[in-house]
Amino acid sequence: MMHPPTSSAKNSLLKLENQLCFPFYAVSRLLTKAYQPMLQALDLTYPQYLVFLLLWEHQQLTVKELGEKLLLDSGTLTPLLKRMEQRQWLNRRRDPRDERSVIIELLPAGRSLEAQACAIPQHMLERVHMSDEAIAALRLHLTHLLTQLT
Amino acid sequence: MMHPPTSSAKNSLLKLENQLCFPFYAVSRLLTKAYQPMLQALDLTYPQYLVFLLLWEHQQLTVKELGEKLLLDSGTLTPLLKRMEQRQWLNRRRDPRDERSVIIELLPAGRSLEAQACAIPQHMLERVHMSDEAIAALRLHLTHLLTQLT
DNA sequence: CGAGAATACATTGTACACAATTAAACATTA
DNA sequence: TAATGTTTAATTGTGTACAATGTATTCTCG
Repeated sequence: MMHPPTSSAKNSLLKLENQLCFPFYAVSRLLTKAYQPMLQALDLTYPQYLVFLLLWEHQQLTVKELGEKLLLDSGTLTPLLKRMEQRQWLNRRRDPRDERSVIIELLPAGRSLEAQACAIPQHMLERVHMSDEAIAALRLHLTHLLTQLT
Repeated sequence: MMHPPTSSAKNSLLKLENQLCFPFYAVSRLLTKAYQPMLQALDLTYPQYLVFLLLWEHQQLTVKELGEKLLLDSGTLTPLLKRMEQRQWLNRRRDPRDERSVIIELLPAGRSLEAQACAIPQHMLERVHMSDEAIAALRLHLTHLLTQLT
């Protein structure tokens, strides 16, 4: 007859090393730090880089669309986008067809960063020393978790 | 003859969906959010919960040791620990044998949270709907990445 | 021993994250 | 169409993260 783990310090489930969440938390921050030298050369933060990835591909998106893709809300995005607007990287304006929406449009200064950023993903892939198969497997796990958690 | 990817928008490596980093960033934040309801019942933030995991196991640690285990520096830990001290969850004092170090000691109010927290890991494991094998495989990948990135 | 290096923590300033609230525009439906 | 509800951003307040700097303590080695 099995018993549920006790609440004592012997409960190994309560040890940091046995948490599933902590490695994600740690790896996520370490990955961001690994980007740092490359992003600093462009004077970019990591979340700003993510916004650029979307704008380089789509040129124009609403705050809502950015939020859906990045899983961020306006509380995070509004000030972040304002800072990027100050740098002339993008443009913020209300959608005339629906004044509730704000359209974010890539400006030439933002577009010009793309050429300098295009080497970053390759650098990062080399940095982690993983086979294509391992990366593919990892991607599957992550996608599964994303769907489970959203 | 292969060419390196161009810097144009067609460079699929520059798309958000093909980044390895973004899923970690997203999963990490989603996991934290999944903890939220349970941690809120204890009036805890996620990093504070991580500190507790270590203190429940070790009772007493220096700021340096906490930082090494959580990969956080004093810039993050000092204010976080001060907030936890205000709640009487722990105690901060200089080590008499080395006045540079600060010893963090779990107090009874902090210890008493352990019993309420012990169900959290199990809840989270059920939440992600993954087999033990999948979790073990994922853990391996994460551990590999952690060592690569530290 | 004593000067300089190294260590451990605190502080400062910037930038996320995110819950909660507000406000304006739009949609719905009775 | 007018009241009600929904959607979209902005705002407010709190709490991390982290680079850069400051400061007191300890170590090291000539």
